[in-house]
Amino acid sequence: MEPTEPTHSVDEALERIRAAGGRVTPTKRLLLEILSSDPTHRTTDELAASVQTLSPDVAASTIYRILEELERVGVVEHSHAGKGPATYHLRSAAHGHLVCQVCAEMTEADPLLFDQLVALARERYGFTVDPHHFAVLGECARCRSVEA
Amino acid sequence: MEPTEPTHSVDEALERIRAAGGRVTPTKRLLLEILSSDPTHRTTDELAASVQTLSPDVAASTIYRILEELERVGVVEHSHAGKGPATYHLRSAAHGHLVCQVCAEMTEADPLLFDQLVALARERYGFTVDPHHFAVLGECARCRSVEA
DNA sequence: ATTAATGCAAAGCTTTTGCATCTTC
DNA sequence: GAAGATGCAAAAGCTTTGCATTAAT
Repeated sequence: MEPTEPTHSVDEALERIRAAGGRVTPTKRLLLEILSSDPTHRTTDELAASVQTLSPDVAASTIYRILEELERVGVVEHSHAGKGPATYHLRSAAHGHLVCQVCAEMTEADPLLFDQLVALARERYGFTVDPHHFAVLGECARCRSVEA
Repeated sequence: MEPTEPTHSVDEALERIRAAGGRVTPTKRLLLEILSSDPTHRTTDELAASVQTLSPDVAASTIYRILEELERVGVVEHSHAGKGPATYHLRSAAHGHLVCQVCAEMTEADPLLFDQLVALARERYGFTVDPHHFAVLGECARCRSVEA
């Protein structure tokens, strides 16, 4: 993962691919459109299914290879939600995940939540928080109300 | 994973196993000793190797099963470091600490750092942060200066 | 005695890789 | 044309599971 700025559009992402010596293909563009259209974290299976809706003969290995490339140039990142396969999503500005320990739902948190933490960690401890590997565990609103 | 207090000793962990209806076995005790002796995140492979040093015929599947049980009763937790296998560690190790991803050093963090995060998570997302389960990953001052 | 725990082996799933072919530049 | 990208299939890696046996309560 590179310390680059977040991506703002499909074309910008494709430009990065070019800049890194990669080539632009229809499948790469399609996958990026899909990723851009929905900020959800999705597994390679789900992404492959979406791509195959429009382009049925795309192989799963191609999805893996493209995602790996996109991660390498800083366009997407992956995380592991508990068990099961990894999930991918576009990189946005520094952010963290709120992960519910009950239902495993993962919510993208507004970077604002972490501002103070990041600032204080640096000031007081000289510690540089990695904003992309940041999971806060707890309980989501839904599970909490069900349980109560 | 349960919203319980962190474990402070092997015996306490074994007590939890009993409380949850599980049985205490030599392998469980051994694995807990190993986990307690070193706060590092370790893969099941590494843990199995350690266990097998003292008890050669323990099966890998047993390690998995014990770790699953320990996670269920709140004694350990796992995380995924990029690619590759999951890593396990005692839950008490992730308790309001700043964890350096380079040297694995852990710094005790002033609870103040988390105040805003906890408050905003609740206000904006209805998300209740588990205060006993908190690890912030990043890079400590020392490693950062070495690298620069 | 009951019932959980274990070892072993096999299965399951996710991800990676080799290679021939096709595409982008 | 050269280098990268893709599809297919096979391999590899991590984790789970079935079942007979052993051990803890």
